[in-house]
Amino acid sequence: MSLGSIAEDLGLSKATVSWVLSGQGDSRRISPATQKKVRDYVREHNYQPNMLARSLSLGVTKTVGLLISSLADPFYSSIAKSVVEEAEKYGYTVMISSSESDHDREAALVDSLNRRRVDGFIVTPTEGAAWLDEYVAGGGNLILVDRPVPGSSIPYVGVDNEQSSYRLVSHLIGKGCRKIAIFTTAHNLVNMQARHEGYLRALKDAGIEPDEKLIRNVASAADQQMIETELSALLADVPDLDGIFFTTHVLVVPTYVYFSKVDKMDEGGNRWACIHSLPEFEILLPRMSIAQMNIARVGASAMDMLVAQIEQGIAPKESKYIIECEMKLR
Amino acid sequence: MSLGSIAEDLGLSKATVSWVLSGQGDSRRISPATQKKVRDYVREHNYQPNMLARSLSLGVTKTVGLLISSLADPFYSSIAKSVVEEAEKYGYTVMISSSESDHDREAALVDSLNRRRVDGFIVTPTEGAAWLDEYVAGGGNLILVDRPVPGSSIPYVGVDNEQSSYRLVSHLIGKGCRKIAIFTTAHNLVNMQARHEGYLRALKDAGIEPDEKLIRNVASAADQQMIETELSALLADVPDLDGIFFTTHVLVVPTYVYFSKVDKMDEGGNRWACIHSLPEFEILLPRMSIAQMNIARVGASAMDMLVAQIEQGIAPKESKYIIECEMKLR
DNA sequence: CTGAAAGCGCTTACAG
DNA sequence: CTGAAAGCGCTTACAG
Repeated sequence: MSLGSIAEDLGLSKATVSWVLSGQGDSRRISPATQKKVRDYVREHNYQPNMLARSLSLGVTKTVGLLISSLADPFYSSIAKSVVEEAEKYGYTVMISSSESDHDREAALVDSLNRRRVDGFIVTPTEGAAWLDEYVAGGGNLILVDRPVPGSSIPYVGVDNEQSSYRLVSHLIGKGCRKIAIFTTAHNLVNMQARHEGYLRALKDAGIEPDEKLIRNVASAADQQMIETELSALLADVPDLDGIFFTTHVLVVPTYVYFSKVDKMDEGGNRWACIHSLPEFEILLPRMSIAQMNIARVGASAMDMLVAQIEQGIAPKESKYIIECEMKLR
Repeated sequence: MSLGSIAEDLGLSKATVSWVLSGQGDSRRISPATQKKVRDYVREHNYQPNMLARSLSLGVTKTVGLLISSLADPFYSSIAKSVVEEAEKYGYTVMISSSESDHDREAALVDSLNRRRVDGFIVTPTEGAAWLDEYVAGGGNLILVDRPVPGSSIPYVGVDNEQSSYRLVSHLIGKGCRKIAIFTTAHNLVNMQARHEGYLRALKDAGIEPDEKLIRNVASAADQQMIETELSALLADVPDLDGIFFTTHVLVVPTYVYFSKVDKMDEGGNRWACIHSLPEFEILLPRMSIAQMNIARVGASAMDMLVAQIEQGIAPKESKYIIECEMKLR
């Protein structure tokens, strides 16, 4: 079924049907009777207009591409969820795809989405992807999420990594902790750097000398063996360790398991603090302090900014939009 | 940039350019020189053909809609991941959306995808969604995943729920367990029913009388309080409990926490068995037996079936395609 | 070996 | 109050 066939069945022109359906019936002064006829027909036959034709004609698809690093990772799929929800409010459809941290894949996905003429992109960048600056230079609409691209001025939405870390570590200090380890992974990522800086600033403000022995980095958060080795070295080097700041939630459960094993767990994680969390933490570690990222707001804000850019050509004044973490200090 | 502008720049007709780009240059006997000219131009200018126009003309979008129940749930997003990967092999793009278990939302998403003229759907159905049978009756291409719709003959891909449960429970029995509880949630879902049946069959084959006191169902897997109440009743009613079969991985961590608290944990989950698992189980419960769902194969098979249906009009002979779980009996 | 033309299903300036 | 016509960017039967 098409506009044409409807027009034919109803003895009208395609134009008339189109005006009615696009809500311009009144302003075009089409008779109420005709309008009703069209609307009834459409409802009865459950006509679904062909958006391909519509978009081709309009030059706009009301579609945005979302590129995340990983689909199976709840962190990214939660971002996707919030982006989709916000997009709906504006009548946009989101085409979700994941690069799985593969550059070639990412490039192919971008091309594919461009061929489908998306109106813009939201991207959690895979290291310094080259196409980003090019795309923006070519007039493309693009918002970065989670990670900024250092040195680029592409609009970006993220969380206050440095400040949240500062507050968590300060909170531990307030509890009397003096030998607080920082346990981190992927240490060279820009977000991890910011968290490390927050840790150092909190120590400094409390007049505590940073200690190299308390700084622990593992290459992979998935390698339990490697984590246990690192932790056992930590316990050996710092027998009077009295707190841990985790730069990411993924390191917590492995540490929990090891500390339980060697009988070093404190009461419910009372002297632990962590950026972000998982549902099970409330059960396993009810006393751990947490800076909970507001993923929903991050995604929604990114979408807001993108729509503003697409529809009003507004590049945000501030190219960085930082959303505060929700602090659960306990 | 468009076919037209390329043709103009090159002094050719749109037709010639189109033939070359669609790989029919040789069969149309277009001179190698002309073909090279076109290809060089396209490469140099990074021309991305407008798929909207192409699809409109061809009547086919090479696009499928994926409807999952929840985007933030790793189980469903893993299905999405595998569907996307398989789709790529066929040159299809997947439009992912999630109903968040909301019927109205689902209906709206289906309409939206239909307006974008997807060639077919893969769906993890939200209870008995009414549009499914209608859509198929109207000639639509549709594959169900994870859950069948009882009483319908729509093609479906899932796992061997009954058989896996049977094998897990039999394994516990083989270890000497006689008082094995089944701990379940959403008990009326068709998949949960199948798992319950597997449990009963294993008992029966071993000559063990089923005991109502061992059958435990909670309304919500997210409610720790409710779970602990149920478990404490279980321990009170069956003091000589010697095994647990979990119909789903989501109940395991809450149980772990409670059993640790009341000091009832056995060695690494040696007398526990569970359908599906999470990465942390290898750490928390290294001795628990697991029937691991092969989500990647489920997603890939669904996509295979859908493509066969779209491109060859083949409805699979068997409307149910069951993928075996990988058994980790230990 | 290549091109002119019709068609896919919409939208919208133009005309009456 | 309504319609005829051009255009969006492709594909492909038809023609030469």
